[in-house]
Amino acid sequence: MSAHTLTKNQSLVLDALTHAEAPLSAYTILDKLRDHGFRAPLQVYRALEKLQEFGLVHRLESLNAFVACACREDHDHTHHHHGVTAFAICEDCGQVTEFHDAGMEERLAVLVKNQHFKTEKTTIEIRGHCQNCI
Amino acid sequence: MSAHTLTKNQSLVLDALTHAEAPLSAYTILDKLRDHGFRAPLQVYRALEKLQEFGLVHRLESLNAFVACACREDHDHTHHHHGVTAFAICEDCGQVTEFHDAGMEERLAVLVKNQHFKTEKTTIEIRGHCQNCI
DNA sequence: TAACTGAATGTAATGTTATTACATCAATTG
DNA sequence: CAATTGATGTAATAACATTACATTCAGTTA
Repeated sequence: MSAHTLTKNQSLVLDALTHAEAPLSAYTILDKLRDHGFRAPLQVYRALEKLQEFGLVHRLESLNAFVACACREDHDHTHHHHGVTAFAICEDCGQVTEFHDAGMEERLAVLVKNQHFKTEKTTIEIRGHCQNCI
Repeated sequence: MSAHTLTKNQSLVLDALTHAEAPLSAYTILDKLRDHGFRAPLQVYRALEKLQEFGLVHRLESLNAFVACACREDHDHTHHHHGVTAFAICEDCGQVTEFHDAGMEERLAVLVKNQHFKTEKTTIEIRGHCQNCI
């Protein structure tokens, strides 16, 4: 667990995501940050890349969008290395719930081991309707 | 389990995917089918949409690419309604292994139920290295 | 301090993936 | 036949992401 000093651009992007109520696309982030001097997509993508490395941001593959990692109420920029992260994505309100489950993780680990597969990254995304939108 | 009569375009797209060794992007499919009269992306996307409905094709969200469903050695165009499908994707050779596991499925079902979430579609994709490429 | 180094940044151009809009055609059915 | 429905064709555009190259900045070292 090492703390990171974020650059200006990284901080701006992380803030945008942290204050958002739903996942943001890279281009949406870009628009939000134009007033802060952002001009080009690459500024966003570069920041996002680092933030993902640090474990502070997740990419939602099924949405082409990004969210701030949920598990850091402390708001320091600690690099926490959690295992598999799963997401429940509400298709109505856009809300995303992040969750972790050791049992599921273990189950997946066994399955890939049986195939002699070496996991680098696992994506689990559940699309549907959240409690409020049912 | 109802059999589908595929249209010409749907058959062409499915064939392209079935004979491919790795996932294909929509535009790669388009290129492969130009000789068969395909001219525009929409011809591919429309066919893919139907084939996904029929359960004959899967979209890999983390690749923006498509694969033929593995579980139909019979090669009829039967609509099989399986539960959750997971994919192991080799980042070296591109090979994709499709698998199903009731235990994992059950585990996920419990987790979302605890959140009072109603699942529409579940994406599980494991990126890594396959047996041959380790 | 000056020169070097590596990381971060700025900018433009381009590549890749997906959708919208609109016209046409063919089969079915009331 | 008229109306409906589903599939198709085509063009244009939108949305997402990367490459290439020049520049700046902070920290280190000669």
